[in-house]
Amino acid sequence: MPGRRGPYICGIDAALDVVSGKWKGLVLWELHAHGTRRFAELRRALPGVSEKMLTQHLRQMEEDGLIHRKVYAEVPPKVEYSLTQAGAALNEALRPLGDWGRERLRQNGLAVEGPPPPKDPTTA
Amino acid sequence: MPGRRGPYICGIDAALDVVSGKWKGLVLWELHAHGTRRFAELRRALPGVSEKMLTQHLRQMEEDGLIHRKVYAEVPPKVEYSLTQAGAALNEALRPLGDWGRERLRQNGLAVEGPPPPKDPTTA
DNA sequence: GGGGGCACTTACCAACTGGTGTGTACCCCA
DNA sequence: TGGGGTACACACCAGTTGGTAAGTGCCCCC
Repeated sequence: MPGRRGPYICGIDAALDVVSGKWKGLVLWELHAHGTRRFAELRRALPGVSEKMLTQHLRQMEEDGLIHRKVYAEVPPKVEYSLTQAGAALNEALRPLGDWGRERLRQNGLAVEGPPPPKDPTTA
Repeated sequence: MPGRRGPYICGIDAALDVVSGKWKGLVLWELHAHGTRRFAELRRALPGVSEKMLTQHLRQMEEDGLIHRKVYAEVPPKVEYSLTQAGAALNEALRPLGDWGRERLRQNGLAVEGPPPPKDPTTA
């Protein structure tokens, strides 16, 4: 997934380049809400994601320094994903955008799909 | 360009859906920085954009209620684009993201392309 | 021994994104 | 008369994104 990877004209498109992708925002959200998640947990949390896309996005986000991937050398494979500092900062930066998006959904009479997440730190 | 247009899982992906597109962030930035721009001004401001893509993005952003399109019934065609209230709010919401992106570029030793914009309200 | 889970990988394919190139209708300037 | 500008529309094409389906190796449970 080479995508653009620059050159960029301003910070906005540098940031957008990094979060663009059908599931990246959701992965960030999930990791932010729960702290640490395993692969299968993320898959279940993202309705409709294929395993291929999830690994692809996860790998790229790792490459971009947004998430940390910890592999346990156990017999049933176990991998834990968590946000790096940069990822957490990105999530903070994404918060106003999320607010805007929710306000927009509200005004258009559209509701978010599925049940609201049980834990939602900082009302992100 | 039907894209997703929902259903969305959280505000983040609703917002990202609206700003995703190679030039949308830049258009928002340009309009934010200058207030009102004509088609050809935008084209010149976005190095490398094709006319097709610009109209396409502009149309969709208008449909999404982000920008306002004012057509003057003059003989050499004249169209002016400006941000709507929603577009301006989106831009505000995008600011922290832009900060994050610039910080990221700085840390990676990458500089933004081209000369910095002459006027830059709110250091966006 | 069958079925399921874990965390992937690979191959193939359809859809969408974005680029190029052309045409339009009218104008101004030289 | 030629060239350039304005604001597009249209057709065609390549590349990227994302989906589907299958396979992998090892485990546990019944």
